[in-house]
Amino acid sequence: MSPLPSGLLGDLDPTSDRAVFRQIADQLREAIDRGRFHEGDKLPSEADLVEHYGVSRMTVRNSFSILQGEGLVHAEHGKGVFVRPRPPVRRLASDRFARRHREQGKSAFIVEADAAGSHPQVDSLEVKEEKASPDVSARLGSVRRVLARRRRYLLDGRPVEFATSFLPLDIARGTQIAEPNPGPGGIYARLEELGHRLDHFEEEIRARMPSPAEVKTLRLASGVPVIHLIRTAFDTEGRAVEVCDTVMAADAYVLSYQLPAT
Amino acid sequence: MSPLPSGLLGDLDPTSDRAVFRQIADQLREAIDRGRFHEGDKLPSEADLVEHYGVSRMTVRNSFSILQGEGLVHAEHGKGVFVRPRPPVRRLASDRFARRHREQGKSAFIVEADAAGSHPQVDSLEVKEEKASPDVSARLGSVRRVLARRRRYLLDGRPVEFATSFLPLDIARGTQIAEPNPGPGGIYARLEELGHRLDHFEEEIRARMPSPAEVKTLRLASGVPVIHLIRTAFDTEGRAVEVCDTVMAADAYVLSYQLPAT
DNA sequence: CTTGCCCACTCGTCTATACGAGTAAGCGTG
DNA sequence: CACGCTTACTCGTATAGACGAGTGGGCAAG
Repeated sequence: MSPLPSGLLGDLDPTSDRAVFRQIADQLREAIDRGRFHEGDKLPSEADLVEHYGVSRMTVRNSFSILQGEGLVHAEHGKGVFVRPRPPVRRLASDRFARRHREQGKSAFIVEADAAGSHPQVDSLEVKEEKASPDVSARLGSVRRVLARRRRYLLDGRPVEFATSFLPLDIARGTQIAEPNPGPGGIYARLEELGHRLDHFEEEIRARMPSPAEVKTLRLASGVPVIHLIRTAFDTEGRAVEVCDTVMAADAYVLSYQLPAT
Repeated sequence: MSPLPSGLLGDLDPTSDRAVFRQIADQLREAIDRGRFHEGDKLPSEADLVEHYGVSRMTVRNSFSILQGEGLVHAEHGKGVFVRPRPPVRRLASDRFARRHREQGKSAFIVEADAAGSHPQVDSLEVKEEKASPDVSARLGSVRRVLARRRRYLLDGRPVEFATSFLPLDIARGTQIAEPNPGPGGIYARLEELGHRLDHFEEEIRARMPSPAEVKTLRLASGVPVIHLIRTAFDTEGRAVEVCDTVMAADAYVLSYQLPAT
């Protein structure tokens, strides 16, 4: 156990009102912000800090748990505590559903990720008919049962997004939309072929901490929120033809929109 | 110390791999989800749970800290641990900058909040010239110095949003935009009067955990992320005339956008 | 009745200790 | 050389105890 390089971290202020574990967290946070530790770097171990500050181990662990809650660091059992690297982000532009992007055979996700040089994957595809939740039913205009298409998206092996599309049965049943592979251009291309010419989309965006199930599905580190996006697609007759419920790892996404000044 | 109503919470499973404090957190979370505790309700005290489960106090506190991290509950010193109430949310529609909303004398925030029956406030207004950050400079097209307008928005006394507008000095200096009160219709109305007819806006949206400074400014409970929105306003000549950097309490907002299907 | 104190209950902070379990490197054996 | 064991270091879980500080109700003194 080598001693900490002096000057890396300061001393405690016993006269301060601020709790000891907060002071330690402050010093570590500042050291990270100042670049004394870089992304992926290992922080001093709990034992190092116990010795450096002369406090008990639980106090040091409390400090780490603050930084974890802020999403700044993450602990790896048996290895240490590390500065959390910022993963590459996926930019979602507001023209991502433009008709011109629907020409190729592959899904938008695959095409875009390939272009960005990452390795895309789609898994846990599930297509089934089910009862519409009250929210989905309200958005689709009081339908009772829907076709649900669930899938998870991964970039370079890391899950980044979990999405479910809901479609009214009278539109989707028996069509290629109800097949695991909806064909070139995805379900939006199929909807248009079925006569539902798309007019516009509505997107609702929230951010919140993930549920335990979402932590598992997206393998989220602690201190990483999710972006919850609910998109409704409307055809030219004003009918809602699809609701897509998407939960994204917030550290992997930047959403981008263009608004007219009207 | 009255005993816990039996049946409210279950027992521990000693054979489970799941850590005891996680099992306790699971049971509390489930009880909340099932509506056994409602928004604002007080959960059993630490002492109650220590007795009920026969574990030490730190174990119970660990359970609470999980739920706090999930934004489900919050602790009040001397009172207890409570189910966190969901505050009313503010909906931001994508037409919120339409010219027709710029007619009245009051700011969009005030008008909208009044209509919703809440009490709006704007404070910590600061207007000053300063050096542009690299990011702002890049967005505004390599300007060195900018006019910065900072303000905080509150609803019914609760801070919900902190925003800073940056404008190139050659546009804003010496105009009413540089005054604390920019006049009816806000700075967008002034920009148009100055000949910068607005064409469109670009918005970038991220979600992340707040910095300690943001926790303080927005009085955020633990387990509440922030939505970070960066908007750039472009005039009809394609010039970026304003960058607005906004940090919102994520539990107080739903963003809503309309996209054309193109 | 009012005021002020005390006390019980609550969460916040901190110490000290113990054992478990994942990781990685070194070392010895086959 | 390859394999498996040991060992040291890491974080994870849990216990038991102590004192501090905010809150609110009850009780006693004025």
